[in-house]
Amino acid sequence: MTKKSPDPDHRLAFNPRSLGLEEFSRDFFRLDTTVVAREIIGSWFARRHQNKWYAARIVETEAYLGSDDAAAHSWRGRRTRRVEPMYLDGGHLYVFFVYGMHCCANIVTQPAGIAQAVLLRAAEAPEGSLPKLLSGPGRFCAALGITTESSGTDLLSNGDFRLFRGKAAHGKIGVSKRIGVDYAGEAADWPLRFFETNSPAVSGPASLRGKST
DNA sequence: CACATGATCGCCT
DNA sequence: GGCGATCATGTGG
Repeated sequence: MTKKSPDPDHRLAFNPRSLGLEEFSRDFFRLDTTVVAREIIGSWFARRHQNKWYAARIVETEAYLGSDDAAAHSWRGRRTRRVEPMYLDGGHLYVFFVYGMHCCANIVTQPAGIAQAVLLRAAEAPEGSLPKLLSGPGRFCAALGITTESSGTDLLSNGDFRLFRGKAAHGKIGVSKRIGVDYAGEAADWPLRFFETNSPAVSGPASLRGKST
């Protein structure tokens, strides 16, 4: 049994389709994982629940590079029931449960069979000014009511989860090592975390907000 | 900011 | 049995 599905926070009620935003193509999610991680900064992650839409604007992501990445669940080709959705085609959802109380959501990248993904770490509410609501992967899932029962869902089959391209300019994008993977040897220092430098919703210590490109 | 701790449980060895 | 892609809270610098 997985966790029961809570309602999304009502303050996230929003339908990106009303803005005429476009969805990403399947091929986009098959691109290099670091490219996808960077490109989806500023995009809208949307979810339908009980016939209402909720959405948040992504401002922080991390790339997980599969079998060669000691920080990835699919390191060394590990293939268990939990990780299995990582092996799906790009554009699927991979959600896992950690620390006995939190869920983390990823978007799978690369063609089927290559288990890489982008962790969604932080986002902003449609109306803004709710800095902590979506700051951190656990809170992101909690606010949107995302649980492991949605792991394996396809974002590109007109379902309840979708990703829309952002319209406005993203601003500067910062880069740093990933958070919470210090056990991963040299992979722990790889610069695979991307974030919108001027967003108040970005998680993690200020010490990781220095560099930008 | 850095560091420490507790909560809480599915997953893997 | 141990630990984690976390968070909230508390301490100290």
